[in-house]
Amino acid sequence: MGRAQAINDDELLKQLTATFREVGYEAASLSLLAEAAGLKKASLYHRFPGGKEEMAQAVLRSASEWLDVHILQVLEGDGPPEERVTRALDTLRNFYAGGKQACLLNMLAAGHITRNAFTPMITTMFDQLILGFAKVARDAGQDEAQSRMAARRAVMLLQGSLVMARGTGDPSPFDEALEMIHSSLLGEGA
Amino acid sequence: MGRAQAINDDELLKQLTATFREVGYEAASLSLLAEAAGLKKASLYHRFPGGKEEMAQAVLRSASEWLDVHILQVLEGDGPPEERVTRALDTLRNFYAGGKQACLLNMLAAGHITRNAFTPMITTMFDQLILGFAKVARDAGQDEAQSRMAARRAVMLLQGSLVMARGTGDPSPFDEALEMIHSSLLGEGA
DNA sequence: GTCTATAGGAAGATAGAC
DNA sequence: GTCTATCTTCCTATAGAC
Repeated sequence: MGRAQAINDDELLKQLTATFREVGYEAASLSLLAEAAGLKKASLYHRFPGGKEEMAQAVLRSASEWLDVHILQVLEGDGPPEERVTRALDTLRNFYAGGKQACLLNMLAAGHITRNAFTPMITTMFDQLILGFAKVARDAGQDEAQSRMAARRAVMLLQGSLVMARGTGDPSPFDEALEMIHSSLLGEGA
Repeated sequence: MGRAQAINDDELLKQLTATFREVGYEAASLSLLAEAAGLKKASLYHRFPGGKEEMAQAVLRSASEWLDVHILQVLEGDGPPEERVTRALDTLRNFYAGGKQACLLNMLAAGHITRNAFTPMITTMFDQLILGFAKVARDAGQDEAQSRMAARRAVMLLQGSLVMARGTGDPSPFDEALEMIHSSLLGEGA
């Protein structure tokens, strides 16, 4: 083997993720990505021969794993539903920095390459999150139809509040959304 | 004066808007915009000396006028609240092609130039839409706090459902969102 | 007002030394 | 595995003819 890695895979993915989330797929130039990673462009190509698209795919895959471990397993666990919801939403609040950071799924769904390349994984992640929310809503006593609806509404509120937060520069819609999601999933007045 | 306009201002703005909505600000290259307009790049610069950013600003301004005429004036009109909501949501359904077309505000809020350039107008448009929704919710009998909350939730659902629709390629979340917004604004079970 | 032509630079991507 | 150097393509933007 040659020289040692200047940055390990986990840390590298973390920096690439941050860049994609900040500026979106198109604006994330290789120069920008390389700078974030502390590497030169050619080194990035060594790690990801497929270029930017492969980087985005890897970032998406790691985000999917994060979702599974930190959100889905919590939502579908076996504690009291209220506790599971609270824990998952707290994790999301932290992950999105209280509304100050955008969602990767939205930022990768813009552009021209997108329409075909990222749709399958994005779809899967949305579907899984909906299933997780629906599970905890059912466990909280809501019927099948109500749970399904509350879960889909929760994802809409999450994404919509992040769009508002980013568009206006005011993160407060995100906190409001988390409250609405909490009530909606637990069947309190919605 | 020289040669006649090959495309009038309204039609030109319409085509530029469509391109920005389809691919977002960064991916909307001058070549793509020129092709959509049926003009050469140099001709676009003649109409918009400030280049792409000025085009986006003009597109945003025209969208703001459209919002005022077709949505705000309907929401704040003086017919029965239920009728106003139905009319406004039908117009939105048509405008977003049932969830198949993205929202300009979201597509322009990505990228690197954005953060400073478009935020003021985007913020204004979100605020106005919220005020319009809140007005009709109040007229439907909800109190001030409920109306304000329902209005903000409506915008979140609108944006979030469009993000889901675009990310997954399935427009159905948008129709669900319109139904939720209808109920929420009129104070039916939410 | 639109066009052709082109400048000047940044983009994605590769070759090959170390 | 990382680097410097380079290639090609596409980008934004301008000059100037008609």
